[in-house]
Amino acid sequence: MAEARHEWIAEQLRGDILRGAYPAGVRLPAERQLAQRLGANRSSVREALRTLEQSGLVEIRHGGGATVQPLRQASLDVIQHLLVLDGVVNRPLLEQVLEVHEMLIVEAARLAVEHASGEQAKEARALLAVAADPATADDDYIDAIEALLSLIAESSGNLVLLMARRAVNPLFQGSFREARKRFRAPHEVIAAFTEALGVAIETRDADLAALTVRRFIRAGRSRALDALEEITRPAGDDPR
Amino acid sequence: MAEARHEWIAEQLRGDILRGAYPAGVRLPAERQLAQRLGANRSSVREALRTLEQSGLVEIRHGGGATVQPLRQASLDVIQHLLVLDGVVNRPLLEQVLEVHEMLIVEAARLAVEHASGEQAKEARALLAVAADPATADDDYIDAIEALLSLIAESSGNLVLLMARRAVNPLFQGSFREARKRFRAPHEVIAAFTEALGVAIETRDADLAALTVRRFIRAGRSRALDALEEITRPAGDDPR
DNA sequence: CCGACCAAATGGTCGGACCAATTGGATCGA
DNA sequence: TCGATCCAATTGGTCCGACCATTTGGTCGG
Repeated sequence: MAEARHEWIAEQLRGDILRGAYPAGVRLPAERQLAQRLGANRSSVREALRTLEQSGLVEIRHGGGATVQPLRQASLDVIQHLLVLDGVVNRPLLEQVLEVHEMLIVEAARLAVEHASGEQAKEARALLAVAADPATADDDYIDAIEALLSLIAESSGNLVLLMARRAVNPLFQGSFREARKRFRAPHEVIAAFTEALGVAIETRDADLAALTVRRFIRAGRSRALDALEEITRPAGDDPR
Repeated sequence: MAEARHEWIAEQLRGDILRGAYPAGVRLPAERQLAQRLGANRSSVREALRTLEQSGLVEIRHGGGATVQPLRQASLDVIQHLLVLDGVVNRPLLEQVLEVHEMLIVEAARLAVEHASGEQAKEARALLAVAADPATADDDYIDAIEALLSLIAESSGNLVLLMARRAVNPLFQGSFREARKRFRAPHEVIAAFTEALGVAIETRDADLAALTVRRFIRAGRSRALDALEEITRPAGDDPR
């Protein structure tokens, strides 16, 4: 077991909560009881609870217990755990995540073309060139697109937007790497995208940038979702 | 001191980090050392560090120390601490927060008019009526607007959006309540807003809803910022 | 110069003790 | 009967000291 005791405990409890074993409003068992039940020391349990508290899943009151909080007021970082529960992907939730990600990255693009430095514009053009090249390997293509989106968020000059995107972007958080390998759009789509975005950067046309990014992101979404569906199918397809 | 030891410690360390005393990349002092320096037990320090780790401010490695992480990859909940550091409001950051909040609530409005239930539409109309009434007290007006925005986020049917808004909305998190008391827009503006939004809900016109909310939010932003500026002026103005 | 090795530093866990706030039932009075 | 008061059990908060596990950095031998 590479993970620490307190991490494991936090995972167990988080899983129980997200799975519905402890609905919002109920009190978790006492620390001493949890410690005994999980075969760990109370200190470890406490550290785990501190983690859950910080992510907004529970509220701990001195003397009272640890009360499970409604999911809506939890921290965004719990969605990555909620996204893949018991090994199955929560597709509706994933769609919501992608929806939010789209609005953030689209607005980021708008801000980016207005605020981007020459350096950033140059880097963007380089990434666009890589993405547009049909000779680029799939993995490199994905990396280029990902880097481009990160660059856009970065260039927006809005730290909050950057942090929000990070919190909401499931692609960074593993387990979706496989699905992304089938992300690649047809040449025409990519060409149209890179061309238009290049123009938008050149002319600092915020609306064009936003529209272009929105189209591209949206087009890739269904493809990504379908790919994910395929991959997460419970065994049988992939011979290994 | 109403707050627990570990909370106080977390505050101190968080403050030190955000203040730049421990730049990204450097190692925090050892737990034992922090404990001695802060006059606390190591267990309390560890709980505090666990909190900071969960919020992405530090990375803790067994055997290695606790390393400060770059701010960009911290959790969104740190912005509320970054927003008011040493009692002064970070205005550029606040503007970024409001910018992100705007994009979220505007898109939420778009989704809301499409997905809202009859119940939710009815509640929205009731809140609009309260907001539109010139006889409504300032406090009640603010509450109505706030409730309306929450309702919009809720009605979007997107949990991620709801959580993101919560994380990004500084208005919920105290210390801005004062500024909000001077939020109220002129009657004409409010009337135009409530009227248009009512129509948008009635006709389920997503574009109109988005446009209307955007205008209203944006109009209120500068007013709120100015009010905040006044209030946070270091003493002298407000006789008490 | 490089790799193996070792000792110090540092985080992780444990057990137990005691303090502090909350809770819920028992008790008492109106 | 209803309400407030009080008290004991429950439960979280802090502390102490010990030991384990991992990393780090320097030392030694080749």
